[in-house]
Amino acid sequence: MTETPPKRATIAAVARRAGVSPSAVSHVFNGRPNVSAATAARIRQAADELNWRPNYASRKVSGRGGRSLGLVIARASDTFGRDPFFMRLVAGLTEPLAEIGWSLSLTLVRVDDEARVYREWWAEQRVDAFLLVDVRADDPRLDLIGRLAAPAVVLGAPIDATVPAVTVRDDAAFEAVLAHLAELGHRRVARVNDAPNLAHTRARDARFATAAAGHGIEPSYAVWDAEAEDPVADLLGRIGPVTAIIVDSEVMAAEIVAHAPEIGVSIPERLSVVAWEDSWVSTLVRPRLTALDAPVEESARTAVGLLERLVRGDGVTSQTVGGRRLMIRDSTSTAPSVVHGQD
Amino acid sequence: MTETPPKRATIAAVARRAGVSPSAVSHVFNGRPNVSAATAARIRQAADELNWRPNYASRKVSGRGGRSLGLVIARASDTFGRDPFFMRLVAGLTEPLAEIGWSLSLTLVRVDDEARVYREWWAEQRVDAFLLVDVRADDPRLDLIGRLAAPAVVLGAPIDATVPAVTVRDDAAFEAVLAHLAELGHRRVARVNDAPNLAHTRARDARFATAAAGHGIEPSYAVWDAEAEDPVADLLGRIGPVTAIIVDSEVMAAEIVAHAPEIGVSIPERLSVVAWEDSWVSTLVRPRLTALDAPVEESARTAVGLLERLVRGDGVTSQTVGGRRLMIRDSTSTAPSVVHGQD
DNA sequence: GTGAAAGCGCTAACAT
DNA sequence: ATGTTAGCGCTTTCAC
Repeated sequence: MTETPPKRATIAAVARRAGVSPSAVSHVFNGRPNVSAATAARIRQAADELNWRPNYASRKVSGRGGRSLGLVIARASDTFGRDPFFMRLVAGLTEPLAEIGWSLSLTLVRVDDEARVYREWWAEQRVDAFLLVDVRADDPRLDLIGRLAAPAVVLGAPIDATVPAVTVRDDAAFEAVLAHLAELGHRRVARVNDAPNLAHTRARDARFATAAAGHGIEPSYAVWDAEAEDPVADLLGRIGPVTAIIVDSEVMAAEIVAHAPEIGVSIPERLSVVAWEDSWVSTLVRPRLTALDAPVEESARTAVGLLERLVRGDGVTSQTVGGRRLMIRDSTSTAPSVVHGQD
Repeated sequence: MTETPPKRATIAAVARRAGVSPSAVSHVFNGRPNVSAATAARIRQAADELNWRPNYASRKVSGRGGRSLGLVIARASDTFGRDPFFMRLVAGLTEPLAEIGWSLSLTLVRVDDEARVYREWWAEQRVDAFLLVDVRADDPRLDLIGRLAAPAVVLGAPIDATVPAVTVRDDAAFEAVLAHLAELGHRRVARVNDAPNLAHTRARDARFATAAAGHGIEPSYAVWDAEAEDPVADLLGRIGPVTAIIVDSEVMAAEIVAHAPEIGVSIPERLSVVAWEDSWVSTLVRPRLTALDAPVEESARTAVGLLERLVRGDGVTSQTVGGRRLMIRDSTSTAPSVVHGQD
């Protein structure tokens, strides 16, 4: 299997072949200007012929900071697997990273292993920066990152002083959703989420309350219990006399929409459903989900931009990216008058 | 932002602190036996106090082969994003990799960039092995990998002489599906796939034909055209007088099941649908999909095992992993007698 | 059982 | 514009 001794060319070999010194080769491959065009060309050709590229590891050892982004996801593999968001994220990260010659190191961990992995990856210098997702309230990672002095950016959580963040503008979104629902006659709306400990949850709750007030809507809150025997029935049994719900993920919303009719709640006739994320899943179920699309790709690109400046030592500040778009589909309609008359 | 000069400890610092030489430290961290238990303990403690771990890059430079697996996926980000298989794969890879101290480098590329990325990652020694997925018929990567002499294993494609593969046993699965369908009275069944150029497609077609013959079922074939204005209508218009279809992915199947009734084909009354993959998507649509679950996690673990032996230079042979399980749900039922009487 | 020293492939001063 | 040289942090003979 390993018949050919996999001896890979070295910079010395390339130099020899091009009739120059190793440093000349190095200069060329690091865009330094002190090499004549002619020699540069010879060098590049020699490198091509030998199929040589600067060894990534050696490069790192000799000072030139590496190019690897660490993404450590602390989710059980099933909740990870059910969330199309991560696919969008990985896909969105991939292109801007490739543009700057970085690669992505990805892993899944249990929460109690999280800190260890961050430490190890950083100590071993496997990665040169981190992207933090699923930031929880009082997330210990913020502190950890600070102590490690590792470059990092937070994705999708409220801005924190120590670690720059990329967030999606939410306010207009709530405004749009509640305007839509108010127009349809809804007066009682619940917001349901499945991760009450995530950092953005409180902020969203607050914005929801504000926007609701502006439209004469009475807000309420409910938490999705994935452990329940029948999570949808469980939830529906707890949300009270609302005529619409805003659900924090489109997958949850899809489950609700698919299952609710089977337990006597027709959608959207009895209950309107809005999903706070959008993906191909939204149009897979019937009725198709009215959903808010988030600019995941743009967030990813912005994050990579921040990261790059961060490792270069440039000053960097948190950024927010373009708003969400409300995709009105079939899971929302006029409020049932029965309940409507209740307020 | 970078207030603390991020000077990380070196092996020398650890050695000094433990009152030994650098090589002693190295020995301890490489499990070499020539260090007394007492000194080893002191060394480990010193390392802990300094939060030191052997620098990954330096280690690689000094010969000790690295620990990074490259996964290069040549799909448009939307088809990547819609396929829960990849999430399962990544999740399944993550744990066995962590166990042997490897990390996963993941990227998405356009097909025409594929070869370049493999070459670069290998030449730069960013990765130390590759996992090949979505292997196409006459896939140029097999040849490329051979020329690079890079350790690699193929996932989910027929066994090739040069690169060891992990495949899922399929034969029993077709047998099970066709038995199920035959029992329900189906005599004409179509297999539909969306990637006719994938290496496993032909093999599956063949097995399908064999199994069908064994059950007196007339097999036919159709290709899903994602570019069509209405792919479901398009497909249904082309499949001919079949009463059941076996669809190569559960996402495609889900779309069919969701959309078919809207264009006058009720499922399963008029058409039974079997999905050749399973995931949470299968139970999201109504009717829930009868589907074949594949042991993705087991495949991933097996692949990692092969890889590890491969980089160690051990001999390695292709392996097949446990069969698929047929999850009978609601998208299959008795064949409509109208069409049934046709054969 | 422990340490000295050479070397891995590259980059970066510093000559020339 | 090009070459020389000294590291980078680690592993690994090979002495002690």
